[in-house]
Amino acid sequence: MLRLSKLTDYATVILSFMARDKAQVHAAMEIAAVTGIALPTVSKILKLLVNAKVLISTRGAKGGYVLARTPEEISIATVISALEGPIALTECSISHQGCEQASGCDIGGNWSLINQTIHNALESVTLADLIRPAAIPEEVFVPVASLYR
Amino acid sequence: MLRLSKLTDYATVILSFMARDKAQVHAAMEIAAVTGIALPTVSKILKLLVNAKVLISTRGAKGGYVLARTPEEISIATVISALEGPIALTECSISHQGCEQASGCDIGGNWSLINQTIHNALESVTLADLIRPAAIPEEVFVPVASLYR
DNA sequence: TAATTGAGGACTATTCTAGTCCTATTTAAT
DNA sequence: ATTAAATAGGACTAGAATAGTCCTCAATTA
Repeated sequence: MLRLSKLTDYATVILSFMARDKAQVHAAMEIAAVTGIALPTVSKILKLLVNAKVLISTRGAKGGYVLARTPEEISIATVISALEGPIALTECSISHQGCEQASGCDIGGNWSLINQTIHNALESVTLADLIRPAAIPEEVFVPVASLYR
Repeated sequence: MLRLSKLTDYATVILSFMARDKAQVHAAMEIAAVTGIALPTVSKILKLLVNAKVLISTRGAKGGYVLARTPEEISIATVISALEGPIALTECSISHQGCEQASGCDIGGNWSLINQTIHNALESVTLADLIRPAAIPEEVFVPVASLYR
């Protein structure tokens, strides 16, 4: 199903909440209470987002987390790779180590193009887009095939 | 990592092989030998592809599998959903059942747009594209953000 | 009728994910 | 200084999903 992990899903919920109330420091406990996600899980996600420099943390009493950038500057691609590592559909696309398919694996080049296409799609959607009221899906235009001439 | 399952990966290898030699019937055993993938696994994949009407099978001696359509008419999206079910990044995108996130889950609408974008990207790439020599990734153009106005 | 090949489904083992918890570190307030 | 409130980092467990195998039945050809 080409699915995103549950943690990534949670991350978007958390970030959406923070984006609506930016420039304010939120403690993990507060976020857990608001979103309904269990505290340890929230903690784990927040730590990953700090490592990816999506959030900035402050320790100690009155500490907490803030967005490192504006919602417009945080892409969905960034969030996904923070939680799940590099965005790539196949192992091959990351490293060609251990690709033991004797024949048939000349397809690497084109896969990487597909990967890049999807990456670009996710890169072009930001947190700001997510918290906006739902857009009407219309005129979705992705001319990938044309690239192959 | 937004990853595709290994089986899907195998499927593209198998289909690539068959596409290079279309209109010819290939037995599962032959495909296993050529691709280096274990026979039971190959079998499993071929069955799924038949169910999805990507392949046509013939039973009995001299039986085997052929592509149901030309490589140009078989999209990557079709292959992926044959192996992994509907293409969607989040559970929510498929059914809104059991979405228990109290607040913060107004984001459904925009997620579905992202899903559709990715779906379109995968729909526009065909098997024929995959077996072509690698394209130079350049001028990949996916204007998603613009959709949000 | 025998040999070959796919259909269908059950089953197992392994890997991955989700989720929890513990200890150390940092900061603020008293 | 000391205590309380937070995050950092990592280890650990349980459960779910995936990969992979195997067995029996059905169909076709020679």
